[in-house]
Amino acid sequence: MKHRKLEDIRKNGASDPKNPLENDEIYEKIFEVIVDHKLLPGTHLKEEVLCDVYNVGRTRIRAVLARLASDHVIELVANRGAFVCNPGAEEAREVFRARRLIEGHLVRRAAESRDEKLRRALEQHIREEQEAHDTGAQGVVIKRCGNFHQVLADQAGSPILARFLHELIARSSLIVAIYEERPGGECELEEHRKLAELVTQGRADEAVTLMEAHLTGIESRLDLDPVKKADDELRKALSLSLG
Amino acid sequence: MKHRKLEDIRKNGASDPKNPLENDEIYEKIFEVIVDHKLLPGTHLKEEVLCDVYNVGRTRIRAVLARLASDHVIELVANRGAFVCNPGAEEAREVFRARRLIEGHLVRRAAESRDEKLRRALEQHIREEQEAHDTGAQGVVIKRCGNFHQVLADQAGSPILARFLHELIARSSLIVAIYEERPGGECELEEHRKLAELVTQGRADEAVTLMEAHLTGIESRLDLDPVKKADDELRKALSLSLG
DNA sequence: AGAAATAGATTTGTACACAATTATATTGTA
DNA sequence: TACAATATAATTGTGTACAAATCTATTTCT
Repeated sequence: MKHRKLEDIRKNGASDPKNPLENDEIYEKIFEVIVDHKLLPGTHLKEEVLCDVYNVGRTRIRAVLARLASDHVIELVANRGAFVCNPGAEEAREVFRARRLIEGHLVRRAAESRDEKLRRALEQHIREEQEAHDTGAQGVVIKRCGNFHQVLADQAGSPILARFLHELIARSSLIVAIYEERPGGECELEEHRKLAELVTQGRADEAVTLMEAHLTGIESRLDLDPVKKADDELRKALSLSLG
Repeated sequence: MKHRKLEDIRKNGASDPKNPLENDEIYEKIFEVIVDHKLLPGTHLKEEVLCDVYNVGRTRIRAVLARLASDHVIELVANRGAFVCNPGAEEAREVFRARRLIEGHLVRRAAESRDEKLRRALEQHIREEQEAHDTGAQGVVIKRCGNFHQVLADQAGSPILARFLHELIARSSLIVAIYEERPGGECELEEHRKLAELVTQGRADEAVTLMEAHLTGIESRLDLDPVKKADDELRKALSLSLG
């Protein structure tokens, strides 16, 4: 993953001066850039730079930043501005604990609903995930995998919890990008497929168990021990300066 | 409960022109007015009126309104402005379902932590609740009772879930104010006391069970059947026009 | 040299003006 | 009167100017 300067994000989302973007689109673009970890945690999101990139005034950028802050993907500091969040290990653990709780509940509801629309949505998603995997584009695979959980949640008939989860998934993406020790993208596809199967078959208890294990598995592939983490970074930095 | 016009809210929160309020204070004041159901659901919160009341420009009012919208106590409609939310029966049920899930989890964590600070916070709160009850001020009692859940949540060591719950509690207050069939303020104090006791004694399972029953009890005292609700309102309106 | 003070540049905070949109009142017509 | 079209008013949406705060570079003092 190559980090870029805020100015370079232009390449992603620069807008035609004649056709200014909607607030929602600006929000989505910045959201993606942050959640995909294209900016280092702590990066200062200067308002004027964002104004240039998206060809809008500061008023609208500020509204977008406020929304991103309510998602906890950026932090708003008084008189200093907006910064990409840098979630700590403890926070990371709580995010996954909260996800186990909420997704456990949602997956049970989904499994017990036996809804036809749900079945089709899951099948469609798994197909797309498989396609992305076959194509081999690493970035797309990760994005699709992250999406599975949201698709499932949106079909569980609990919009409030699904919205809470949306925030948690965004924060998870940041966390995984920061703390990932070894990539585990391969096995996720298989687990998602199995999860979808259990849900569509209405095997609620098994689905809940697998979901919790799945999330715990993702968490366990992270390097959340602060001491070890610091060591690893030092090691990496030194080997980099040698090469 | 006497509903007031938006203009009259001045009495609550009008500010000295010399000492303008902070954004947070404005947020808190409007939040309270809405959650305490001093404005009918659907009331249009006009920006200019709020500017007059709090002696600030529209920019700051808009930031506050955006925040209230993210709490789902007001709704922001494009080009039409901000309106007090009018949660439907289905939404009300989901709020309580989510609360059972999250508060069940939090109360277990609290009970298992056996923290001294937690014990003191709960004792302090119960004392205050009792005092409010003895004084007899109905409004204060309701406010204190609503606070119990937040105090407990804040002590459970899960700030993310505690924040989710904060939104749910706010929405619950609005819901209770709208749908309350018969006031159940009396028994709440006793249940809170028992809940605090179970938590401080570390009896987690019992605490979780009681919490879920407590929340279900509150929900069951609401009139969430849409047909029945409509009937009741008609009945009330007619009897009013007779007297 | 190192710390403290200062001046200038940068960046955020807020009010306000004007544009765009929506709501309300008026008029015209059958 | 009822309804449609139009004009007017009220309200929200957005850019921008200026104030306030923060950061950075330079100078000054010990």
